Amino acid sequence: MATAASGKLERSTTAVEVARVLKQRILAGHYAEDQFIRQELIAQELGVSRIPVREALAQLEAEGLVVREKYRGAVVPKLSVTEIEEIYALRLMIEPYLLRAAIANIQPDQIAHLSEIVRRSRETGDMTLWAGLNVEFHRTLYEAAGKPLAMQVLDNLLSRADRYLKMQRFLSAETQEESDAEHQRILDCVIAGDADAAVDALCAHIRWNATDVTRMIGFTA
Amino acid sequence: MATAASGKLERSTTAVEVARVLKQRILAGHYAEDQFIRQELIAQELGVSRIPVREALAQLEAEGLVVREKYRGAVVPKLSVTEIEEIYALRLMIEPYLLRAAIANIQPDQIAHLSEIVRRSRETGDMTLWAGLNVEFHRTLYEAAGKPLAMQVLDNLLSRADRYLKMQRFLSAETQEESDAEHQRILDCVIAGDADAAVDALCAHIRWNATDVTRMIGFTA
DNA sequence: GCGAAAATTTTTGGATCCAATATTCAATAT
DNA sequence: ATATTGAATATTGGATCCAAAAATTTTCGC
Repeated sequence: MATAASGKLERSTTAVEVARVLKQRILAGHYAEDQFIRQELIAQELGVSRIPVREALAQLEAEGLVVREKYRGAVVPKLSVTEIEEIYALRLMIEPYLLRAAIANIQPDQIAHLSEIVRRSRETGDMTLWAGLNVEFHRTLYEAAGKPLAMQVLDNLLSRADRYLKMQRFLSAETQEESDAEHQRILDCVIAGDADAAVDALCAHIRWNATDVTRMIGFTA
Repeated sequence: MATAASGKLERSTTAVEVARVLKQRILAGHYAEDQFIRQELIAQELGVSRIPVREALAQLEAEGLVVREKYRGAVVPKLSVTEIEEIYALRLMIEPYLLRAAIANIQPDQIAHLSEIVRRSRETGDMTLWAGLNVEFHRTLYEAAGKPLAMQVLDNLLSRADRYLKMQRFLSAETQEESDAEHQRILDCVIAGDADAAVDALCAHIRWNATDVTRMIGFTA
């Protein structure tokens, strides 16, 4: 029976919780690139000791979201053009792999779920909500693939990419519409079971995204 | 001036050191799949407190080398056929990417280094030394690519694969010869600057490796 | 004797305390 | 005035101690 509904019963140690919060903050651009993340400060803010904070930072370092130097502290690494190029190059390898596997395995209820996401995505005007639906679309789609390792690798890439995407938030609303349309296109191909066309649409989607971000980087960095 | 020669002066916090040792042990198959890695035991064995051990385990979990359950402990996750399939599928995407970039950037002295590695690899009879030269070959080759992120992702994949490879240690000596020959083939293509041929040779190398391992898994798991 | 409930033991997670190192700031010499 | 050196401060890393939860053993009832 366990905890009522289902899923996983009470997870998360405080260290994991701290890591979650820190990750959110980092991806939201809360910390400047040269700013040290002070353990004591975080500990006080969250009402815990420094131990779980340190463990959280260790995790985040393994994920590449911070860099720690001995006796100096943890900082968010600088954004770099090479990194973003690598992120998108890797996405262009991994996502087609996941998409093909997903198309081979996907179930009707999952397709319905995807349609629902796209519909809501189209309707909403809220940028953060839209962003959430955006990742949910990809996550739902790829989970049908049954490739947990590739999924984990991709998750890490998307986490890193998020730091760059946040700068993109200010971009046009047509960006949003265009993205929704591409999602719809991909979904249509999935429903039709046309893997090649789906991959084409997906890659176009990613590439378009990539040029958008790199253009943005070019302005600032 | 600092510490004599050069490079980085005394790195590594004890937590990192512990992580290194644990990683070695895990990859060497020191811990059974259902066996809990007890913090206190590790701490005593290495003469440190449990704190750095915990931090090390947190890092290793982020790398996917252990799984931790709240208040239960850390275990090495089970080997799975799906994981090994994913690993090799991902390697077949990432390594060609790195190889092409490496060929575009590689310098004469790096090529010389690679030749040296292959030569030594051919000569040695020691299996562990050979394994070391094996990874050094790939590492040296890909470092020329100047793609740190892809390199990091690949490193993680190779770490995971190592757990499967160790079972392969008992395989024939002709495995070793064949592998050396393939390295030589790849190196020849690199020298000739023929990226397509190099990638073909590399993929053949990886695929051959994959079938070898999956065959092995089939026997045991 | 066997099963269930309770107590003991073990082990992890977190907090507090101490040591090691880096940073900052003041004093001093040139 | 400026650079250099040394003391004071701040901050991280590690050790010891305590609490929470799981595993194990013991005890009690039948």
